[in-house]
Amino acid sequence: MKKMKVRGILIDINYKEGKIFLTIKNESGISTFYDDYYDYFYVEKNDENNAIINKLGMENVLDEVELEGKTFYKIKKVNEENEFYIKYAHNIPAWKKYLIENEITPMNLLELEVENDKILEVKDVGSYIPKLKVISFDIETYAPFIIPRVNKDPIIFASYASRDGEKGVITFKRGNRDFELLVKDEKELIEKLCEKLNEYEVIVGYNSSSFDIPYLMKRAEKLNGKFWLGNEEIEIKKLTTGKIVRTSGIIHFDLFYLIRLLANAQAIKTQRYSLEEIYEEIIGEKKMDLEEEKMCEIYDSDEKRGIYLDYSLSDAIATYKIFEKLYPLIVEICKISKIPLKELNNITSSQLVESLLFEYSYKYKFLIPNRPSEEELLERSEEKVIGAYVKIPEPGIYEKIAVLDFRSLYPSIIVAHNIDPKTLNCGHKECMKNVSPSGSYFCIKNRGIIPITVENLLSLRKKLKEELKKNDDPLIRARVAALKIILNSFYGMFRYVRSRWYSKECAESITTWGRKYILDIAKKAEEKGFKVIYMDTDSTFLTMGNKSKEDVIKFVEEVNKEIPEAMELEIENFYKRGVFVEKKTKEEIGARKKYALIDENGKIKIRGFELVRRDWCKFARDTQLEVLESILKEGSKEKAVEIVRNKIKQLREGKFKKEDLVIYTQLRKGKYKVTSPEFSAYEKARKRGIKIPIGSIIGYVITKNGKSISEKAEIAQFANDFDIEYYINNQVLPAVLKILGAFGYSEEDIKYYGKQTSLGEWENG
DNA sequence: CATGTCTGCTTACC
DNA sequence: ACTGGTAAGCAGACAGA
Repeated sequence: MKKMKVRGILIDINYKEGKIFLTIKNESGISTFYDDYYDYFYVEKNDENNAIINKLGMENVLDEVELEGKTFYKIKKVNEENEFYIKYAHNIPAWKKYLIENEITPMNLLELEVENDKILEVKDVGSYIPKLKVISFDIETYAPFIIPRVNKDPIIFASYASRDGEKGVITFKRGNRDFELLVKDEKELIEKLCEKLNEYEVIVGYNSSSFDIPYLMKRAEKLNGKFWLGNEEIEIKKLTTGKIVRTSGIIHFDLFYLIRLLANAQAIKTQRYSLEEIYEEIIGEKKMDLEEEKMCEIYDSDEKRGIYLDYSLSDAIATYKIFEKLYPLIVEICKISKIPLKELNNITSSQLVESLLFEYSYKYKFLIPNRPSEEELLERSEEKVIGAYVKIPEPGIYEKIAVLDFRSLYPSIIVAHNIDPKTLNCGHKECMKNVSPSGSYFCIKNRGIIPITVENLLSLRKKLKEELKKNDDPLIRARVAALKIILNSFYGMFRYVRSRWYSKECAESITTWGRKYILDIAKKAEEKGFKVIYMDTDSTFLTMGNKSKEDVIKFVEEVNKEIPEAMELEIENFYKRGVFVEKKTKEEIGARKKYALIDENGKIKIRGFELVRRDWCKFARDTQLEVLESILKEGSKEKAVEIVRNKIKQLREGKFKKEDLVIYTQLRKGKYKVTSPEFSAYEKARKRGIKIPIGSIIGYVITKNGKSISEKAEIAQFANDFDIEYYINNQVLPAVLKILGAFGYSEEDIKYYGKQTSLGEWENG
């Protein structure tokens, strides 16, 4: 038995019956060491609990701790059954406690002192970007009905790609590509893929938890073959939002979930989460695409099969490239919130925040509140909190606009006013002046754990942002991005009904203070002679008239002197022109959350318009974009009208691609009170024997077949004709009418245009 | 049986 | 396992005539 030191990156951590397992990676590969560690919970030291402990035996008491002025016993968790009425920290994963108590961080470099496999000492020696052996993979199926049927449609290709240049497509039908790996049949294909994947430390897929891995497993089972990853059974957990695949001995990472988190946090914006769109958004180039309907046909053709192989490989490569680009961000998320890589497979922003608050609570000796009971959940779900202020804009076109923004408004309010369930209405007389417009006041003597945490993160982010100005380092950029995502989720902790830190009063105080601060800006700006045209939550749009940029800068500086230290008003940008439109439903009332701006460099920013929505067809969205661009850039209404005229002509002449007419809508439920086009299209597909999972995004088009729009709706793949009138009157025209209207163009005229068009009269004139 | 209004539903903004 | 409030707007359902 010799003691030795081991250094390596902590890539995984697990707990099982009194033991913690740390998975470490270094030059000699991956190894796992264990530490004796008992999961525990806290109970308050009082007579009732003393009696229970006496019965249980003192050996179950691991420690005594002081938290928030009370004494707690730390009780060894042997099983879930015990008599304690109130327990704390009992449903926090043991591995998380271990990480926090030993001050070690996933993805950091650790120094272990071990004896055999047993850990004697563990030390975190700092930040490190681990280079892991990563391979991406993807499968293709032969699915004549587009949506694969697992008991019928075979897997025809399995592709993979890795950093070391390893790439290939496993197939049992030749495609004459040098990267193809020929096997005998599907069963061998699956096994070959396993061999390949298991050579690596991390396997990355895109939607692989919900599709590729379950499909591979079921096909393997059907063919009496084997699909294996790592060293234990693959565990599939079904959630409402998709499936989670858990492996051990090898890390499976599904990029899809991270993408969803980033999309929720507004870090990426795409219409759909398809690999193609995500690749374009993140990598900035187009990815090879194949028409779904022709895939079987291409596969069946000996000459064309190679193209399908190219496509299959391009999927694996795209997945790999996205992973590599996001890798610094992934690592930072793991580090900041102390979550091992595999846990990101099922992550939400509230979990990131919770994880951070666990750590800070431990550090600052705060008791971690428990999760709510079912009753509390019910009570909480009844409570409503009034949110942010949104100003109704005057429709029209504006010149010289300045947009001001509060930097991290809600987090900075939390810090400025020390908002926390534990500081709420503290009883101190001198704290009563720190009162919110909703009537709650917050302690000014003792800091709450949430303000402490938020303040730390805010100042860290500020520091990193300054560093970033000097040195544009991707790692720092990733940290800034990760911190932004986390900071924006803190406010949600107060009103998320399942939150441990739920507080209606805190949430209410934040939003009422937020409204007060933003309305104060409006008042001050008007006093200074600016005109406030629009506001939403933390942003203010001013028209400058004959005022200069310096005047705006001066105004912002003055404001910043008056508001609390932690808060800051910033200039988001100056715009030379902007468009606000009427609501479609009510004449002359401006629509909120809908605007288009062009800055001094010609860069366009568009929010809320149909063109950013996936439930409008691309044809109408493109038309709207062109119209907005021409108005913002050239200010020419004649040209804008000409664009619409031409687009309608194109529709009539059949000059469009089918995919430009597809409308995407998510089917969120299996049962509806009303028939919608997407549900009707889904039903028709189901009658054809196509299974579309609930939660899918349905792509449908409107055909000539039927009376109502729902009757005419058909899943894109099965549609052969298109109701052009629908696309003119319900898509293209509604998307541009209000914009041209804002430009002073008479709406009747344009509508008349539309009608004339529908009679087919003005192609000639 | 047209017409206006309400309802159910999805998506976007912050 | 889901930050949630503010808002727009479509298509279908319904109502009073």
